[in-house]
Amino acid sequence: MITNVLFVLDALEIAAEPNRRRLLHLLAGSEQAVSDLAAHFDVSRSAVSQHLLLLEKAGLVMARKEGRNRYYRLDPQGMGRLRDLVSQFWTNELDLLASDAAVLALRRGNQHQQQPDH
Amino acid sequence: MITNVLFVLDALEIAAEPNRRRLLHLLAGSEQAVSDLAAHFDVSRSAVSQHLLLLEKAGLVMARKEGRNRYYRLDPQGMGRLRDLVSQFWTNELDLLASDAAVLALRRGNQHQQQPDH
DNA sequence: TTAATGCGTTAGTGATCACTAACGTATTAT
DNA sequence: ATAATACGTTAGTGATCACTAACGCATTAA
Repeated sequence: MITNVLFVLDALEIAAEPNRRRLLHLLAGSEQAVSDLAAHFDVSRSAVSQHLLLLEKAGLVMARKEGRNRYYRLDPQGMGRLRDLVSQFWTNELDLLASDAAVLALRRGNQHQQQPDH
Repeated sequence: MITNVLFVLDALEIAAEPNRRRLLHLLAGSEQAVSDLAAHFDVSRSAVSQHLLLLEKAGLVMARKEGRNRYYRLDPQGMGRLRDLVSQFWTNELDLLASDAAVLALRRGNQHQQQPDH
């Protein structure tokens, strides 16, 4: 029997969408039903539900059914994988380069190659 | 005169796509032309070019033209903004939850509510 | 100069996205 | 019981994505 998951989704790519980032944060506090979550957004309940379904497919959240509600919560396993992806991505190398932004903000002279202060 | 950028793209969302993550890493080392970069990928030069154009639109990379080459490099300013987005996203709260994955991996008994060890 | 080659971008595509509208189902009220 | 309400999902959409094929323009070779 073949399940629904054909290709494993990239957790970081899925999590990066702004609304879904916000959903993950909201769920970090406690499990919540779709409507509860939707109350924090401008978009419809339906849109939120679909974002949650995507997050579930990516293994980042799980759901528990109770009455007519579906309570979503974070999946620690998936969040662990996500953390690994994030830390693989944001290396020291990139961090160094990003720090240059502050430097550039100070000395407003621009358009010159990176030039080590000998 | 209206420029090309109508809506500011979300840098994190744009950066999260796997091929583009890889491009940013490759560019962390040194500036490189499109063809140089494309050599590291299975997809075509064209595909890589378009990823770069998107990254440029998101303010994460810049280009310098020389001869018939276009040398891309990271934009420190944009990378700084990206770093802020990443650190805003990956809060301690999420990190704690992700750490539970390790715990769950140890004690293999599953499917029980989070239950504080009294 | 003209032809050939190499570079990056645009044209064109099928697939997927993010969303609202419509729906099915479960609960509550009458 | 039946009607009304509340919840979440599926149907249907325009827009965007990721990609290959075709192209335009430099540069190099003849």
